[in-house]
Amino acid sequence: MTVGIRHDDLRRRNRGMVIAAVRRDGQPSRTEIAATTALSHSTISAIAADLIAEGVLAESRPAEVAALKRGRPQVAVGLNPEAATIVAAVLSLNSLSASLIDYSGVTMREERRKLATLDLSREALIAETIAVVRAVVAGRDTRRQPLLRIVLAIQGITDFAARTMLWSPITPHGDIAFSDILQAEFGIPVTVENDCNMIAVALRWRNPERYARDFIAVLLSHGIGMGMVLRGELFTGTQSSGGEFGHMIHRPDGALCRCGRRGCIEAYAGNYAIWRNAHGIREDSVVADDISDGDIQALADAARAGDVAAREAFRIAGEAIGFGLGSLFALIDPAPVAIVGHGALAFDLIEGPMRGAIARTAGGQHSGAISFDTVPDEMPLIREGCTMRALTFVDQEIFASGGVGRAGVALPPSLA
Amino acid sequence: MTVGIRHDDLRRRNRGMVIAAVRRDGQPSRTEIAATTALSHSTISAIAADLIAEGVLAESRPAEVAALKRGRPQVAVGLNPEAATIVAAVLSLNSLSASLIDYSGVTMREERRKLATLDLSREALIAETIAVVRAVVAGRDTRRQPLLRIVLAIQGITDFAARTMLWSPITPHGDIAFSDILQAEFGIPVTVENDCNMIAVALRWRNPERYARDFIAVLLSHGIGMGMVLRGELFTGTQSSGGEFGHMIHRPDGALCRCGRRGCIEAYAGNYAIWRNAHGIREDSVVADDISDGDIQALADAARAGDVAAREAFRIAGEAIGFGLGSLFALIDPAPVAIVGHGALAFDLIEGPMRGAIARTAGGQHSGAISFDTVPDEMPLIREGCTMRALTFVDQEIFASGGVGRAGVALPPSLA
DNA sequence: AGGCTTTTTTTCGAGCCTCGAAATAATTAA
DNA sequence: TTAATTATTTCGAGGCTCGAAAAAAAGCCT
Repeated sequence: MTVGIRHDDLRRRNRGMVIAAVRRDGQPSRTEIAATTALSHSTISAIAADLIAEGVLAESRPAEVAALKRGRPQVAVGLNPEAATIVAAVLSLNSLSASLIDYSGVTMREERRKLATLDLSREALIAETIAVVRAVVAGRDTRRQPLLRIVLAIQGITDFAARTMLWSPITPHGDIAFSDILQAEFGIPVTVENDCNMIAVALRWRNPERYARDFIAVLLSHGIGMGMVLRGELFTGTQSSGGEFGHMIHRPDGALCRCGRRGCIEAYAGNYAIWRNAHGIREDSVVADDISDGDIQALADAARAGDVAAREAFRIAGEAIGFGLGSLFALIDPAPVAIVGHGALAFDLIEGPMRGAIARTAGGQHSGAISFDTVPDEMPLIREGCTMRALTFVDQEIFASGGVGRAGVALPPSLA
Repeated sequence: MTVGIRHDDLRRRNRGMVIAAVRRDGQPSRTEIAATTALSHSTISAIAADLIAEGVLAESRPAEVAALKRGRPQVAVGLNPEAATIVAAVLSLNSLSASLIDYSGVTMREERRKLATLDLSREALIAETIAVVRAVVAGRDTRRQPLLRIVLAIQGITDFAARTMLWSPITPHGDIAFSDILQAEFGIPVTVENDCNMIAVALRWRNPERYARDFIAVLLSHGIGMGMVLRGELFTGTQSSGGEFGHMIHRPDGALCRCGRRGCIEAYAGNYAIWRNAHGIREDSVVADDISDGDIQALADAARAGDVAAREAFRIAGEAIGFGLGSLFALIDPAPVAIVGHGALAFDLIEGPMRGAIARTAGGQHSGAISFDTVPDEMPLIREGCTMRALTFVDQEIFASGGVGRAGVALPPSLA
């Protein structure tokens, strides 16, 4: 069943730990790495020497602000930007973008395109995706900075192996094996990730203090998404990307949801639901798919100006989210929550009813203590999450194994 | 942050792996252990020799049915029953029991007591618990079979460290630090675990095929409990024993729950709720705490005989559980479910409405494929779960480290 | 300026651990 | 009785981490 630890695993893991420490801390000295990993100085010295010889890390003696301390100054090691490149691509409603990122995490080039995703054929959507990646990787020096990984974030559901987009609201076509398609095209490993999961990943890199072992990111947009980190690990479903918070049931057999079922949280708190309620449209009618962020912004302004119907629509949305979080908290205990996406701009209208609902649930015993953070613009987070996802893959799955490559030469992707 | 792997960890982990393989497989040969752990024969040989010398394992050459194969016969190794003992104790409504178990998992002695837990003072409850453990460990040969671990299962909520019973329906007293109390009394490590979590642990040992990486155990009794295994690990809350499925919200601001809040699943599917609905009592009235399993049995019989109100009460219960599972499945994807406890005897009345509700949720896309199992008597499961919890602790936290003890002498508990 | 102190990093030998190959052990088949 | 077969142990090689000592690279002090 569970597999024993072999002798060579040990080195691999400790190399991975060193790389992770450098990526986290930026420019740590060997001594600092030894402290954070609890490995001995000798071991760190040996591993660091190997990694530098392989071109993964590089010494950077920028003297810094120059520590005015007594003894031999620490010499900082950092990630060698030229060790690799990765592509972080994001496919969302009517928009497709890709970024080429170097190994240290710096964006080298970026491509963004508007396209009518809902109207595109399956083939056209795939072709556009390939094209935008091709555009961003074109013309770089393939010898010195090999492309080692592509991560594509999508709105919607992926399979557990992160290889196939099972379903997405941005296109009528499902079961698109982006992973295999891009892999065939570019010859390197590719994963397809849920956008909310990438948001969670990014939040942790941005603010590891607040978003540490357990937290939740809720994306309020046309639909409702969620990314969760529990026990320090991204929590996904057992067979899919999971975390379909928006489709937990708020009111059994209640309002009609975009997914065709009834009573989902999204059917009360998604943009279209808020619009439907604010305009007094029946709960069981289908609403056009093109309620824009601007429409919601206008509704929020109306609500703030005293429009009763609009105010009530946001109240209903807040309550739905609150009861949903309360049910979730009953299972996993309360955790910090980030409200991400355009909906965060109406958080002032939502927060009260939401906290009120949470307080009426089992998870709400300390509802006053649950802290919410808002990040209105989700796209940078999604890009960052993809970037870190791809880079840590390279760190752990390629460079941690190391060994085979000559000095300065990255491993062929086939080893990944 | 994350800590590097040292050289000695390696041995400890591989020893743990060998012990685990023996506990799982019963009487494997060294060759079989090598196969399941993917370690080399030499390594297994060395580790097995150590463990046998330490008295943890023992060769058992019972010839068995004697394999009629050609070469040298395999020699089976098994757990040495005399390596240790543990106590598995269960505190539930009006009942307290403790079992003394040897290292191979065989029950040596058992004590069961009836007591009116709701009426006992905090001190009396603690005293009774200590007494029942003392009774069961009394008079054994402490030299040869050291007592290394006590696990106490309770109905209710514990803290994350499994040291304190935070709240329980069986007593008005909360925040009882059973762990510290028993530890002070018996001088060995003690944990306090939620009963439903122990049920989940036990199910996995009983049927590892069906209850493998991901599954759910729902306890239907006076209240509604849940134990969940995700990714092969018991899933608990981040700060408590978690999994308070019964207090997810079924209908916002709905029926009055025993917890004082409104609309919890339990307020529709707990014994008291079924009784309340069957008797046409208002949803917001408090029901006596002493609805017995017999009362529910009688209601179930009435429902089967055509009593409309009773039938409707079970329908409501099934629907509440179904929507709850559906919401849960939206987050984690469907998984096998075991319905445990007396309520399983009315599963025929519950199943239809429950499946109907699940089918109307996002998790229900394949609701027909979700399989349910029923186990009416939960007590044996809880005992088994505690037992395995305690034994695997001894396996991994005490014997896997090994080393210090002389041959045949178990380690002192202080090392735990 | 030159020696001294302090701190960081590298070097070196010791001690474990796992592995593969070879040796040994315990049976059955012929 | 011998050969064949399978299981287990033994043995030497190769890796890895560790602690201690050495080397390196400063600042401090007279």
